[in-house]
Amino acid sequence: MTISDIAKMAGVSPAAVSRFLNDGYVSEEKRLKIKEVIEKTGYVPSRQAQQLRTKRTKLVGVIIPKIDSDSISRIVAGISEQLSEVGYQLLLANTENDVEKELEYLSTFKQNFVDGVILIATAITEEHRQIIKSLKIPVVAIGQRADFISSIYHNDYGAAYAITQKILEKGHRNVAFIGVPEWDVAVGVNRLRGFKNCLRDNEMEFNPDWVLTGMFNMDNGYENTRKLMEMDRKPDAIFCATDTIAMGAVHYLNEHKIKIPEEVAVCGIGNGKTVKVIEPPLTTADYFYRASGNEGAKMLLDKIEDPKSPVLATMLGYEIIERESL
Amino acid sequence: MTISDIAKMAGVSPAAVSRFLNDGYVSEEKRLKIKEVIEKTGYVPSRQAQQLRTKRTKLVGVIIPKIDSDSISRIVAGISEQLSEVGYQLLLANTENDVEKELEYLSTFKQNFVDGVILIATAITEEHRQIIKSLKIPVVAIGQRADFISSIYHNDYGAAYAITQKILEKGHRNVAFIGVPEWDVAVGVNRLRGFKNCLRDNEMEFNPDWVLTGMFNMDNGYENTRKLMEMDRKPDAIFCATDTIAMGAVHYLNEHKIKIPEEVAVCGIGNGKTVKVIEPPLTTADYFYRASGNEGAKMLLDKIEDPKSPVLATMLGYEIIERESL
DNA sequence: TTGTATGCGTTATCAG
DNA sequence: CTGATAACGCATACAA
Repeated sequence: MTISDIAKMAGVSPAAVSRFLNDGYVSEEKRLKIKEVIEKTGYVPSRQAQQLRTKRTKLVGVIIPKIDSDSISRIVAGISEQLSEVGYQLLLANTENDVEKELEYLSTFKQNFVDGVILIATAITEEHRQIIKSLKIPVVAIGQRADFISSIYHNDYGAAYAITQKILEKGHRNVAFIGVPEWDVAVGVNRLRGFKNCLRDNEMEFNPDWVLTGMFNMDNGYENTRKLMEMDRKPDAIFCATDTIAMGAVHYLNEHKIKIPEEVAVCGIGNGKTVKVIEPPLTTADYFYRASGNEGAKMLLDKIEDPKSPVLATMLGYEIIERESL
Repeated sequence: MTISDIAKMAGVSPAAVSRFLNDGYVSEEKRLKIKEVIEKTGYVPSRQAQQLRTKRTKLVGVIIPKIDSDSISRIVAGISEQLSEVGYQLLLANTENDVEKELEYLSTFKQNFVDGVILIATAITEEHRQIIKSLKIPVVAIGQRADFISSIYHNDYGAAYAITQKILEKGHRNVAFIGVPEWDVAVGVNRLRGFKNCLRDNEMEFNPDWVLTGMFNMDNGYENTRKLMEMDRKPDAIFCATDTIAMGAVHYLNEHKIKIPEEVAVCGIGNGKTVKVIEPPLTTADYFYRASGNEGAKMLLDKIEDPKSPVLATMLGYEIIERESL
């Protein structure tokens, strides 16, 4: 069933049908006839042919570091929501935290095979910059700030600062930090900076031995908490850079019957949906991930509409969620 | 940069280049020349044009009920792993538990816009059957058994039976069940049946008041546990049909200082990655979700290769994971 | 407002 | 083994 078949059946030219489907520049009379035939036959245009002609796929590639993450699934939900409203679909590429794969997928998308890319990256390196520059389609980053492409990111510094402030207000004086490596600027650098600066502004001691790093998983929290608890001088509060890490910390402390928050307080960032049901429920910061997905998608859509629209960098706020772990 | 450009530069016909790219039926001499030009130019064929010609998109649609689920993300990871190995890509459609949307997406995929569909459904209704029958592309179901399409599902009955047996072995005599509605055959019917039959086989009392249902979320576990604990006669163990539900149950019990498992034991199914870090760690059944994604993808790929290969129904096993909640 | 003709970039056919 | 050439299904410039 092609456009010509429909045209024949409706007694018009293929061009008329095409116009009917697109700009709608057809006389009322023919419009009715065409509409009728299309409805009767259930005709639906070939997307492939359209793509070949228009060079548009109505597909957006979304590159994510892992799929089994609370924050990422919320971002993706936000993107999906926004895209489906305007008939776009979403192609998911899971890199499993592998930078090579990330670059690879970015290249795959090079062949204007998708109309745009949303990159939920853990780092944006020089290599990323190179590849992205070579792409002919717009790219938007979520979660990390970038200067050469539009990005939507979170107030990592502010949230970390605010949480640290809360910790101090509760009377804790020996605060440790479990984070991630510095190649992740948002989490590894900015959150740590918020932590440090808050300590400094409160004229508190900053103990470098109490800053530990690892990966984005519970093991990191578990293992580094163990290290902290085995030190001669132990902290009385642990600020974890992500909720997942905090889950690991809480796990260790519970396992070793160390009372939270009496002996050691724990905080995270992200407000994942499981952190409110653990014992004790975790104090954390909500990041409005769904909204960042929404915004990111809108940004990309704008960029697709008008490729030379200016580069934007939007920062989203946060909200401190106080629970019993602090 | 088109295939003709390459042909011109290599001094051969476009057909030769096409053959080089596909079946490789080219003389050694030209092969070298073509290869050189392609490498030099970084040429990559237009996927759209290929699709128009071959009617194949190398895309697989994956319909999921929700994205922020541990089990589903593991299944998707398994699918993704398998597909990317053979150059296929995956199009994710999130239905957010909306049957209408599920049907809608199924229809979207009708226009051979993807080469196949993997349906991770919570229910397969008559309506599903209708639409799927009308599709010209293969469909594979994961998580639910279906007779008219290939499916890969879990031993829900067996796992539920085995867990119930464990509960009884631990000396619990008053076992409640928190599940989901019956329209989900795998979870709502089979797991409940495993539970019931195990009680019967052990000549234990089955109390219908202790069988409650709700949705696939923590609230279900929380609220129904509350109901159970407010009854005159309370159970001393709760078997939750999913880990997520169990998380809610544990949350309620902890909140009300009801000791697990001394006063009330709790079990789930699924072995989500968070259930081992809650307090106490949850006894559950592992379902090899990643493997089911793997298998499902393989099945679909086979079906795409040979559309008239027989309908398969594969059941995957389970493994009981004993932790402190029982 | 309408229809005709052309081309998008491939792959498949078929004669050489 | 090779190269013209004809589709694939659509959108658009252009002529009417």
